[in-house]
Amino acid sequence: MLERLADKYDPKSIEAAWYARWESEGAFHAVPDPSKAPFVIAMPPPNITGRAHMGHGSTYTPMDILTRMHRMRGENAVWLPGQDHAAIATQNVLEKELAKEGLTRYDLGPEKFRERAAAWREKYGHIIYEQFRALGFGPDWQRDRFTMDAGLSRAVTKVFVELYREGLIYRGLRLVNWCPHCQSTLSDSEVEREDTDATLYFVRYVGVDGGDGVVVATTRPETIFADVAVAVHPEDARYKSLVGKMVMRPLSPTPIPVIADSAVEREFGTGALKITPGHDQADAEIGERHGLPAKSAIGFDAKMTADVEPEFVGLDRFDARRRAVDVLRERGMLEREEPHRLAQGLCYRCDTVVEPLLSLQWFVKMKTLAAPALEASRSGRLRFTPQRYQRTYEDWLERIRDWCISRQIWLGHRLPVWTCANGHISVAETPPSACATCGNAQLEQDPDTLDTWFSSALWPFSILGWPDKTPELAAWYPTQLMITGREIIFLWVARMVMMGLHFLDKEPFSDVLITPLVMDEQGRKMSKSLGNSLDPMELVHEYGADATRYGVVSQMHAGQDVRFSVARCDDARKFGNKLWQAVRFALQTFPELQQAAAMPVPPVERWTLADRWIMDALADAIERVDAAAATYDFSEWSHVVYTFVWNQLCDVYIEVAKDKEPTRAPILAHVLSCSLQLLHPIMPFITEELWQHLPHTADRIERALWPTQAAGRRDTHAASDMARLLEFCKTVRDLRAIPQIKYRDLSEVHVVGADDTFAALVQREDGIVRTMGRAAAVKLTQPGDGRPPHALSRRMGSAEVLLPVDPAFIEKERGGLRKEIDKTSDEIASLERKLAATGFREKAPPLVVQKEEARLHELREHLRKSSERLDSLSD
RNA sequence: GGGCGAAUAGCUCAGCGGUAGAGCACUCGCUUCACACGCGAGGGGUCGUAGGUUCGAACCCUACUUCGCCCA
Repeated sequence: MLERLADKYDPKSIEAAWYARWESEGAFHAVPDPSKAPFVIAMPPPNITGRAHMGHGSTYTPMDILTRMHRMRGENAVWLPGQDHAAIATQNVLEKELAKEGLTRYDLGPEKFRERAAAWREKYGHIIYEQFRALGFGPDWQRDRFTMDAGLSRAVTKVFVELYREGLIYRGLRLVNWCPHCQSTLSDSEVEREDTDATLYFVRYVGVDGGDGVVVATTRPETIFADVAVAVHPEDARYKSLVGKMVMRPLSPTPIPVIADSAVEREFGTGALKITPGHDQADAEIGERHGLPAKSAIGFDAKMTADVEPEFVGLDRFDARRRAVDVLRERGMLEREEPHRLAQGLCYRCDTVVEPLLSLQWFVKMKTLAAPALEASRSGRLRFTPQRYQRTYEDWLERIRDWCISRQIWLGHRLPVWTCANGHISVAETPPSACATCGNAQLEQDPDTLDTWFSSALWPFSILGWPDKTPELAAWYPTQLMITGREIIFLWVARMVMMGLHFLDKEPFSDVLITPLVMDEQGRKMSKSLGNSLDPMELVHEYGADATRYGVVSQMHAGQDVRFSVARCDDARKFGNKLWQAVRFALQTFPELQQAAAMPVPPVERWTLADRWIMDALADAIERVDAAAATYDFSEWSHVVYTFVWNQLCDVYIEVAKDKEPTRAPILAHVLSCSLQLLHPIMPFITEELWQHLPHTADRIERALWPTQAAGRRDTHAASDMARLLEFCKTVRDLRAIPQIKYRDLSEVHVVGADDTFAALVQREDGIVRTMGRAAAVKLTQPGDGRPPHALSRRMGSAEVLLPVDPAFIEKERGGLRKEIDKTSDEIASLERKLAATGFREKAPPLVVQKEEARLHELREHLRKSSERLDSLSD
């Protein structure tokens, strides 16, 4: 037996209990079932170091909502969870911990460090999962995966080896993005750009022939040591005569050539560019075209190498910059300096300024893999919502560059690469016993690890057991939907598509939903440095998980970024209470509902107008929720349920149901139950709790089938009759507000000139008129009949509604009428202008002309009657 | 520098060719037996600016301004 429903809605008292029950019942667990349509979402694996933030709110809540809804539709719905080892992030966290003990990772060595990482994960790795539970997220926890698991690691190794054998993975000496803090390479996608204030230095490179030479603008004078040329645009008249000549490098003075290359921007600086292929990507490309060598002046420790002037050796790169400026100035080579905005490259994990460095690394050849991924979206097999992100995705794939995948991080998947004593390389899925080239048995595994995103790229199939042919892989690959943020379209989405197509011949999902960015209320991105981040756990604590979810989702308008307003969560909690009170009303007013057995809806013939109306409104709400869900319009979904429950069910039907007609109890229970179902995916806890208190057959709300439109009933007749009746009641309430008549007092109301159907409606539905309009004894009269001596009036279509009042209020009536007359006159004038405008009658659709004319007629009539009435009051 | 998006009531946003809407905030009134986390009534907008298309523009087109995001 259930306890009596509490007086007020209190999220804390229900949420944790329901979550525990669902999880222990296996409510989120699914097994492959060929008899049902699959609905599968692979969860973007949060980092083990991660904590829930608003991004999870906006991205994971929709996943949970859609999974729950598809399960309610009877599909084999499953949300597959897992975590990412997030090598760089985890390493940074651990290093910070070590620093507190006065240690570095080098004090431990790779083995001990990895042990420590495993222990750390054991202790803290699942905090984010607990946060997900608090938010009500229901993935299939029994299928939790971790990127470093044996199975997933096997997939990683297999993919590496196969791509290597196909020639799609290679090792090469190339300029890479180096993070001196992480002591590792980064892929292009892992470098973040940030506009920074910098200085542009104008430095003279004098001619070897004793001429003036050329002035070069640079932000990085410390790299002059590694300059190999000066480049100008081939059509730049200023420098034509210099091309082919030699100029003197102003630091470590050496003659270097002036070359011509069309990649040089003539407008930038002086139009002459120093070429440093060892420390700049664009320079590296120019250098390659001209067969120039690449020199390094900065090492992996971000300090100057031995290859510079003696006083610079070993200096930090930023100290070296300051010193270089001084030295150039002393030598008279610094012409001037200018402030300059620079898009500086920063490590996306630690914000250190990235140093482009020459290094021997492993790369994936991307062009071959990108082509099918591009075709997938061009052919429409892969769809983006909002659609505009399709172009973002395609543009990137078109301009794609090779992917540097080797990292010098200690955590992560080791490269399946072994080097023998003779320097030969062997690549194999299992550790080889001898070198593949020379048979040498002294093999050492490459110390490098793989980019975390390499394993993430395999996620949609590695979590299903690939390369084994598991039932899960057969049933659940491809998945249906990927939901993620736009910042990882390149880092992740595109790479999953490439890998999925290459290894399984199918896109890993057909739909990609890009969720909005959640900003603060002033429209600023939430960031640690601004301190404007919101903690979803605090929202859960304050408003409950249901209200937090509703608050987030109700602000997610299609394709629009969100300025998150915490007040929406409070609104959502109030909405929860409203729903709670509605159910409480039903149970109190109709004790027969307190039995748990289902209660059938009575046959249509017995329905009253209000019954027919609410069932029509329900059918409409169901249709609109379905449409919203199909287009991922979560704000619309939440809004539809809100207005239906509040404005139709509570404001009207419940008021009417106070008459306790025999159809009320079963219909109220039915409509409430359907409302709970429509809301369940968004607010799972409160809806489950209330469901239990109402008559029900399914033991859990999620096991009752999702309401189809047949759960309501279309009835346009009832809808329009009810609309007219409610308008009448509203008119009466307006009038009653003027003399501030007490709610409990019923009013006598006159209706002058009502047409027959309206008159019949008002008489037949006197119960609704009484509850909604607080009117009794409605007197229907014709224009010729006598009027009450003192009355307030309102027009309602062709009829006039009169409320007899104390003469003291007649002055208010006069004022009201004058205002009304002014307003109507203005409207008439503008309508007349419209109808008289050239071409309107000829070119506008006849229906529109007709409508406007009818309206004009009605307005004139309205004006005439109002004026008459004012006259009659004026004596 | 290139691309994308936004600008509508005090705030957050719907509306996207035919009489400007919601929630919150604000004003007035209300213990009305589900709910004061509430009920009833109200005030408030030349729909960023300037042009254009159209019988008709918040809505379509062009330019501009401001803000945001992504890429280089």
